[in-house]
Amino acid sequence: MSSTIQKRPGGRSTAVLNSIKIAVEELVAERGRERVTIPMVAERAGVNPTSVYRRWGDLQTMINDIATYRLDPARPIPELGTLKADLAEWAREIVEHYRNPTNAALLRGGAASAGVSESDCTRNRRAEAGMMVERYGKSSPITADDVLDHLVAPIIYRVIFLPWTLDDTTADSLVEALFSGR
Amino acid sequence: MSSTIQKRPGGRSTAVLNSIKIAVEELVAERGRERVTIPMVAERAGVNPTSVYRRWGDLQTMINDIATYRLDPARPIPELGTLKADLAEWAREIVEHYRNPTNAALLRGGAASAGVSESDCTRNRRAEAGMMVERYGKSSPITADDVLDHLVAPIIYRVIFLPWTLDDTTADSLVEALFSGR
DNA sequence: CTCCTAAAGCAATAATCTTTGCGTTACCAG
DNA sequence: CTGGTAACGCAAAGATTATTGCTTTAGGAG
Repeated sequence: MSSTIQKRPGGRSTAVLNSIKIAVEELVAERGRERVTIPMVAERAGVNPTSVYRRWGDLQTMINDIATYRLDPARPIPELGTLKADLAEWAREIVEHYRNPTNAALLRGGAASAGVSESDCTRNRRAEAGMMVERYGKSSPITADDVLDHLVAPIIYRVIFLPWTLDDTTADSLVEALFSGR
Repeated sequence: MSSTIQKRPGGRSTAVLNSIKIAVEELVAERGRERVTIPMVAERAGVNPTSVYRRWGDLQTMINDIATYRLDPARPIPELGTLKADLAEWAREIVEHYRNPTNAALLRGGAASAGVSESDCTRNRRAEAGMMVERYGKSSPITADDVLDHLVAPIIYRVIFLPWTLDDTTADSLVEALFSGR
């Protein structure tokens, strides 16, 4: 039930929506989710606060809604011929995505409101992992849960708590560990 | 610079501090950190909001300060004779700690404000992991980083995003995977 | 082009949160 | 026991955020 669905996707509404998105991303990256308010977002977006309140109701809802649209759920899953290559490519994309401070800040914000039910974000990752593992059937002993525990989890843990440890070898060495046994 | 340090640790101040702690923990567990306010905490604690403002200044500071005192940093590290046994025991303690919804909620809240510098919480875990690995020297190929990536990270990832997947086999099977190669 | 109305803006109001000055309580050093 | 003062409570004032009714703008069907 995303409020980004508009009955009039024409010029104005979309322009407003976009400037709000940009404002939220900037502010969350600059100050952290906790220190962002709706009037603040509205001012930076050059929009009336009322528009924000009417569309989303509260900050929580708005940020979650906007954060969802960052990592395109419809992007193509790698298909390079082996599970290892696919996972490596996929992991590199995730790392790249979250090395962007804005995306990392949005993830941290999302963590704060997680835990009640599975978020879109987590569900998508789990689905993608499952898809890749399935594709190569039983030719590998690796399960979707292994991918979550030993590839996704270490990346996300670092994004949230130790973002400066992420570099362009992170994804590869985690995949290496996954396939060679640590 | 924790504001829980008092110049008068006698009856009243401590009583106020304790009732505030309890109120914060309850409210964060009930509603999530985002939906807790200072007047709310003060009311539940039976304390004047002014006392909270004067002591901590803002919600952010207060919650972080209080959350720090939950997982005792001075608790003994397991010492069972083998690295595997020590890690298993240690991991079980962490899982147990975070299966408590209050502790999980505080962790999620902490995630929201993480990422700028290493938090006490993360630093302590890293230090403890290092200590155990060191103890058994080079008799094992496992490093402190391996422990963080493949034991701590999966646990914390689940605590934050998939808390219902935590059970009393989680710690053991992660340790098993760590030692047997996946 | 014209009309209908979704969506934005505006402004006044209400609710909530934060700050501040001042009096009161009660630790604790002497 | 007593005095000094840290820490709390109270209440009023100030600031910020949220709500609501009404007006204006502009997308898009016909």
